[in-house]
Amino acid sequence: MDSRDLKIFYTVAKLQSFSRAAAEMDYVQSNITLRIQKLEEELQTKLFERTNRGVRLLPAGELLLSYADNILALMDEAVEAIRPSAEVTIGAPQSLTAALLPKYLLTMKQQHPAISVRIKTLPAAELLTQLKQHRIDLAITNRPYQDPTLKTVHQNKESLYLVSGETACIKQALNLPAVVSSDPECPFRQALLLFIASQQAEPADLIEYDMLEPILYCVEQNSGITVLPEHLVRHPMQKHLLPKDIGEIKIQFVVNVKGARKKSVHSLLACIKSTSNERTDSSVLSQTT
DNA sequence: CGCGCTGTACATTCTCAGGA
DNA sequence: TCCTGAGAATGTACAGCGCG
Repeated sequence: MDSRDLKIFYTVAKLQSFSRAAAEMDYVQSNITLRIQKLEEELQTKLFERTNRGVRLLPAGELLLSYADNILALMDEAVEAIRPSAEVTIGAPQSLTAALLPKYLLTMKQQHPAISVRIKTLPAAELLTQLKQHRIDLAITNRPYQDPTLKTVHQNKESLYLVSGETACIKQALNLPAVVSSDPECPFRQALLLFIASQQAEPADLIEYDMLEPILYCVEQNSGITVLPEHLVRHPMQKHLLPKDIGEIKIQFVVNVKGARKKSVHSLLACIKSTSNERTDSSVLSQTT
């Protein structure tokens, strides 16, 4: 059994399919079949039950998976310790990627030039799945989750503001169209729609964009209102306080418990903590140190 | 003799095509 | 969706050769 066999086994076990594992690892499916067969031959036991809808782990497979989890995490740790450069993949929903990540990335690059950071934009649900499968190293999310294999290592409170153009008065601003992300999970969109509903006001219109920049432009041109975190509010925008239950979101930085040993992830987290001007949950942090 | 380059045989790993 | 067989690509080991 070599490390590649173990990776193939691990990927098949996680995705419960030879085909999906092949796609994931850039192999053809028959090669995955062959490698698993060889592994089963070597271990003198079947690891998977083959069905016409994929595969299921057998007890021997479950046992091997627990070892594979530890071995692969250790291998990552070893590579990480020896390589002069490292790569960290951060996953975040589109809205958080656009609105929050840029403020961290510059500091990361300055403080850790040897660490190359990859950003994956993913829907919230997919984010945690990919984190569990070790396809990303760090997830940034505002959604609560319940999964013992994942761990919040840092959290921020981000203050949100209702933002208009030069219109100084909220009442006037509420007559303008709501300009929001087209992503229904976007916390800024949700906050704006909640606020409008709480004011029992009907927005003149709802304008949706896939990207942040057109939203900022619309607001600057006084063609609409939106909700933004404070650091994105720029001249000549006017910011208006929102009620606390709407105007504050909790951003969580989540890692896979098994991947939490990666040194580069810790370096980046330290950098994020130093960049952000937020509260740190020490009880959570103590789990990682 | 030691070293480095080249050619060859064999093993391993992979893809493709077709079938259950 | 998985399995199998054929064949291609790639890697590895080793022998042969020339050179200093």
